[in-house]
Amino acid sequence: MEGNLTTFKKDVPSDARQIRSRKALASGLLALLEEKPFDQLTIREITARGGTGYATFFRHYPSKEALLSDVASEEISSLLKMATPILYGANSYESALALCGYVSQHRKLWFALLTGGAAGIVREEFIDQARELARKTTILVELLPADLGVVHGTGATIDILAWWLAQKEDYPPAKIAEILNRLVISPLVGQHAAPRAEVD
Amino acid sequence: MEGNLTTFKKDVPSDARQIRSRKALASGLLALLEEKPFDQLTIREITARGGTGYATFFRHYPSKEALLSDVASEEISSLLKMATPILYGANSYESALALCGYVSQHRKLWFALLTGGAAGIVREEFIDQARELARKTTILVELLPADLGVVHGTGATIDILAWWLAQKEDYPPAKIAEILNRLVISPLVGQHAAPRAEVD
Amino acid sequence: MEGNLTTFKKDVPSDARQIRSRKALASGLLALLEEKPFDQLTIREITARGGTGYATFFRHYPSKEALLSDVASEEISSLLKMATPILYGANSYESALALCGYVSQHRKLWFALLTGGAAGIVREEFIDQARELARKTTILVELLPADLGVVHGTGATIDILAWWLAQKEDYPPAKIAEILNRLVISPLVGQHAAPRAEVD
Amino acid sequence: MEGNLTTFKKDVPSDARQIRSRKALASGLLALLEEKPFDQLTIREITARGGTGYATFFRHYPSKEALLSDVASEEISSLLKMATPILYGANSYESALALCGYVSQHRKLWFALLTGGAAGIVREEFIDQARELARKTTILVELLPADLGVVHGTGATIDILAWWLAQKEDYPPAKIAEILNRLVISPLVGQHAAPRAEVD
DNA sequence: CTCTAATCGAGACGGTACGTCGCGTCTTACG
DNA sequence: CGTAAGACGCGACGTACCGTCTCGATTAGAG
Repeated sequence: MEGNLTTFKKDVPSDARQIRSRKALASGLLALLEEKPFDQLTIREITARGGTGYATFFRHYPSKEALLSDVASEEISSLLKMATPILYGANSYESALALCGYVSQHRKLWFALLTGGAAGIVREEFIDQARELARKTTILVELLPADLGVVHGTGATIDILAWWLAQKEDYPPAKIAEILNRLVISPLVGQHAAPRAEVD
Repeated sequence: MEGNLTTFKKDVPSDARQIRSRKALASGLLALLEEKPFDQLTIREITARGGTGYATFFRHYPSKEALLSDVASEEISSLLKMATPILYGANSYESALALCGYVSQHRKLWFALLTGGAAGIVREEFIDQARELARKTTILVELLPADLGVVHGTGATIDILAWWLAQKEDYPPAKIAEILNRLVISPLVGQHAAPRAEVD
Repeated sequence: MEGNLTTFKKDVPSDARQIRSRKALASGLLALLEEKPFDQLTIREITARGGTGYATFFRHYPSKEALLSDVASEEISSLLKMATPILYGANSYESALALCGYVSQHRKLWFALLTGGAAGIVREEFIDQARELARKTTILVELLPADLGVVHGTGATIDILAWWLAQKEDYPPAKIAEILNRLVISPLVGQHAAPRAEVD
Repeated sequence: MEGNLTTFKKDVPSDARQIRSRKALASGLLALLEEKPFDQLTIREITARGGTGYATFFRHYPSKEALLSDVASEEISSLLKMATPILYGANSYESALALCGYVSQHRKLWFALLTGGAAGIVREEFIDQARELARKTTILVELLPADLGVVHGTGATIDILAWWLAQKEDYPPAKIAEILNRLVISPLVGQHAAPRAEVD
C-alpha cells in the first residue's frame, strides 16, 4: 500500500515464471469477465481460473483493480492512439471510423471492459492516459478548460461506445462514428459542419 | 437486484417511526458522504451516525445503494425538471444556466453525489429518470437513436457538472452553462449556433 | 431463573381475555412440540400458532421456558401424585404400573415433554416438585442422602420413561413398570425382592 | 458443512497451525466453563478467550456443541474405560471406586461438564460412547432391553456424579461408589447383595 | 347498559449473535 | 530451499430473534 500502484504495471518482469503467472491471471480475469461483471469477481476466482495459487496474485498486483488496469492498459493505449489524430486533422470522421472499427473487432473484450462493474476503473484509466497524451499535444481551445475537454471528450466517447456495445440491435461502426463525430468531436474542435456518413 | 429498487422509494410509510428512521438514515448517509466516498461507507457507520439500530437499516432498504437511490432520487428529479425545457424552447442556455445555478447552490450535496463512489449509482438513477421523462416527451431527432440521446445527454451533463464541482478554481455557473450548451445541448438539438455567454 | 417462575403459574387470572390468551399460547406450544423440539421453537412461532399477538406472550410469561413450565406443571403434578405412594406401601409395583399406564394414555404429550429440547426443563420441574413432596413426607433411609434419593429416583424414572416413549417397538406398560420397579424403586426402598410381572 | 460432524473430531489435523487453533479453542472453552454455564457462552467469547479469530472457529467446528463434544470426548472415553469392567467381574465396587476417584481428581473439569448447560450434550456423548462399547461386549441380561440397560446405567451414573459434584458437603468417593453400586450397578447385573463400604 | 380501563393485535425498534464471505498476511509442508 | 497451498485475523455482511415500546381497536366487567 505504499502508493506503488504504478510500479506494478510498469515493470514487465524478466523471470519466465512471473510472466507466465501474469498471463495466467490476465487470462483468468478475461475469461471471467465474459461471465459476470467485474465487481462480482473475487480474487480467488481469478486465480482459480488462471490456474495459479491464491497468494501468487498479491505477488504481482495489489488488488483486482490493478490487474484490470494492467490488462486494460494496453488496449486503451491502442485505442487512444487511433483517437488522437481526430483532434488534429480535418479527417476527424475517418479517425472516428477507424476507432469504431477497432472496437467492433474486439467487441467481446470491450464489452467486458466498458459495461459491467469494470467500467469505472476503465474509464479512469482511459481519462488518465488521455490526460497524459493531452499534456504533450496541447493545442486546445481557449473556450473551455483543457482538462474539461479531455474529460468530456473521453468520457462521452466511452459512454457512446458502451451504449453501442450494449445494444441488441447491431449498429454499424460507420453510424456510430458519425454520431461520435457529431455529438462529441465537432463540438470540441469547434467546427460546426459535421460530415454526413454515407451509410444506410 | 430484482428491479424493486423503486418499490422502496415509492411507498412512503405512514408509521411515524418509520418516517423517523428513514430520515435518520438519510441524514446519516449525507453526513458521512461529506467525509468519505460512498463505497467506503459501511452500513454500520450509516446507522451509527443516523442514531438508528443496525438491523433497522434492512427494514427499510435492502442495500446501501437503495438508500442512496432514495436520497438522491428527489434531488435528481428536481434537477431534471430544470433540465427538461432545455430541449424544447430556444432558450436552452437559460435552462442550462438555471440548472447550473441550482447545482451551485447545493454544491456540497451534489459534490457528494457526483464525485466519489456514489457517482455510478447516481448516474444510473439519473439516466433512468431521464429515460422515463423522455418516454413521455419524445420529440427526438431521427439522426440518432432516442435512447442514445438520453444516455449521452444525461451522462455528459453529469460528467461536466462533476468535473466542475471537483475543481479548485471556482468557475461561475454561467461559464459552465455556456460550455454545457456548446458541448452537449446544441449538438443534440441540432442547432449549431450557440449563444455566447456574456461572462468573462 | 430467580424463582419467580412460580409467580406466573400460580395466579390464574380472572379476566376472560387473559385466560383465553394463555390457553391459546399453551395450545400453540403443544401443537408445535409435536413438530419439532422445544429449543427450536421461537416465541414468534408459538404466538402465531396460538393465534395471539407477539407481545401478548410477554404479558403472560417471561420466557419460553416459563410457558413450558406452566404447561407441564399440571401434568407433572398428576404424575407425581401417582408415583408417590410407591415409596410407602408394599405395593410399589402397582403404583409403577398405574404411572406407566397414565403415561401411556398421554403418550403424545409425554413424548413431547420428555424427548426433544424440552427434556431439560421438564426434568428440572419434575425434580423440583419431587423435592417439594419429599420435604413433607421424608421417611428416607439413612443409607443415602435424602436429596440424592429424590434426584436419582426421579431422574432415572424419567429417563426410563423417555426411553420407552422413544422406542418404535411398543413395550406394554406392565413391562416398563416391572423394569422401573427392579431398576429404580427396589434399590431405593431397600427391598431386594422385586415382584415379577406376569407379562411376557 | 454436509453434516459431517464426526469428520471434525476424528481427523486430527497435521498442520501445526490447526493444532494450535484447536487447542486455543478448547482452552478458551474450558476456561469459560468455569465461569458460566455452557449455554450462556457465545462463540465470540470462546474465540476471544482462546485468542483466535472468530471465523477460525468455524474452520474447525460447525457449532459450539461440536467443540464441546471434541473436548469432552477424550475425557468421557477415559471414564468409560474405567467403568466398563464394572459389569463383568465380581469387583464392581472396586471399579466404581476407581471411577469415583478419577472423577474426584478431575473435579473441576467434570463439574463443568456435568452441571450447567453442557450436561445435555455431554450426556448424549456419554451414552453414544457407552452404546458403542456395549455393542461389542454385549453380555446383557434377558430381563431388560439391552439399549435400556445402557441408557439407564449411563444416565443414572452421570446423574449421581453430577449431584455429587454439585454438593457443598464433600462426600468421599468411597461413599458415592457404594451408592452407585447399590442404586445402579447391582440392580443392573442382578446381584442383590451389595458389598457394604467400610467408610463412615 | 353504559363507560372506562385493561387487554389485545400488530409490528417497528435497538440490540446481539449468528454463520458466511472475501480480503490481504503469513506460515507450512511439499516437491 | 523456494513456492503453492491454504490457515489465519479481521471485519462487514445480511438474517433471525430477542424483549421493549408505542399505537389504535376491542372488550370486559364495574357502576
